Amino acid sequence: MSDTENVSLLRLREFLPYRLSVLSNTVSTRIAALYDREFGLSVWQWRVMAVTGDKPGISATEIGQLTAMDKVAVSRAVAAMIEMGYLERKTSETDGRRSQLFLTPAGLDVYRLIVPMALGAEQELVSSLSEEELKELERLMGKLADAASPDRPLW
Amino acid sequence: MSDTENVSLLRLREFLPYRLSVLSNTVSTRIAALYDREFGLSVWQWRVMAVTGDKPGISATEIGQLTAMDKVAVSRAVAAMIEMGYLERKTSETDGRRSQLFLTPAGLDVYRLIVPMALGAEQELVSSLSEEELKELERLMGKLADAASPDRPLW
DNA sequence: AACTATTAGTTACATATGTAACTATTTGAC
DNA sequence: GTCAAATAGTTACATATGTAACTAATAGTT
Repeated sequence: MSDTENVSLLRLREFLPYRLSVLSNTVSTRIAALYDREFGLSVWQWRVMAVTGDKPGISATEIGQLTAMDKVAVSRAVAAMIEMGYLERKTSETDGRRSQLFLTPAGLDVYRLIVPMALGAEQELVSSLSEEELKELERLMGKLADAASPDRPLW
Repeated sequence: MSDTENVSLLRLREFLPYRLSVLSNTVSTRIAALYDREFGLSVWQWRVMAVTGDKPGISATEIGQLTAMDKVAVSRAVAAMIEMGYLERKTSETDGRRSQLFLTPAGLDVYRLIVPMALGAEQELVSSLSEEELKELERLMGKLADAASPDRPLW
């Protein structure tokens, strides 16, 4: 019997939640470094910019739904971006609670630069995969996402 | 021309880094809820337990390498787990800087319960995938991880 | 119209995390 | 052996994040 035997109960590096977490962090960290370096934006701020550029006049609540951010995170990102001069807020005329958010001209400038940069980084990232592999990866991630969905029976 | 047209520059929900992040968070949050509810462990503490159970006498630095945690995070997780009575620290006899970490009997009890629970949760998660799909997912994640590796040419 | 419940968003507080500075020990050059 | 550099780990401080409480406005009920 070897004195170096090692019958692991679980190997962390093969544990899917761990692998997912490390991969996601690696990818996020590298891309976030780009946003931050070029425009001083955090990941949350980038998300807000992405959806506001896509849907001008969107409300904070809607941003939360589209970006998987909670309302406090949205509120903070929006406040910071207004401060930076990238976002403008108007209060809805039909509902005084609701805000309508727009990119300012300066924000639009950043948007038009950051989107190609983000897509380019994504492209670089997936360039190691074939078209079919990418499709398959996305399909499998979708299945996992369904399986992990919070409104499923608990484990 | 439709007034509902929407020619997006980028759809966040189809942006791979975003999808990865959301998926990873969903999975982590659900599994972390189990560790926390049953044993009061955070994700970081669970990682430390997993590798210490696997390699008794491991040092904090080695834990960091095996768990993708930085040394401060390891230090904090270890301190908390000693406090909880799950970990024991001895100073290496050959190197006074190095600590050697071991699960206490109580920690070992938790380890023997938490590992099957973690594997069960993982199993539940991937049960929607076939054997081949899982293998393929892992292979593709590996390729992505290589592509995103920090010691690659910058984008 | 008055009252309650709901919704949108912000603020406050507690906790978590990252970065840098620090202590203790060891290693290597001389 | 002495000293500078490197290494293991901790501590301190600043910032980020999550939860709950809060304010303001609207909607629904009577």
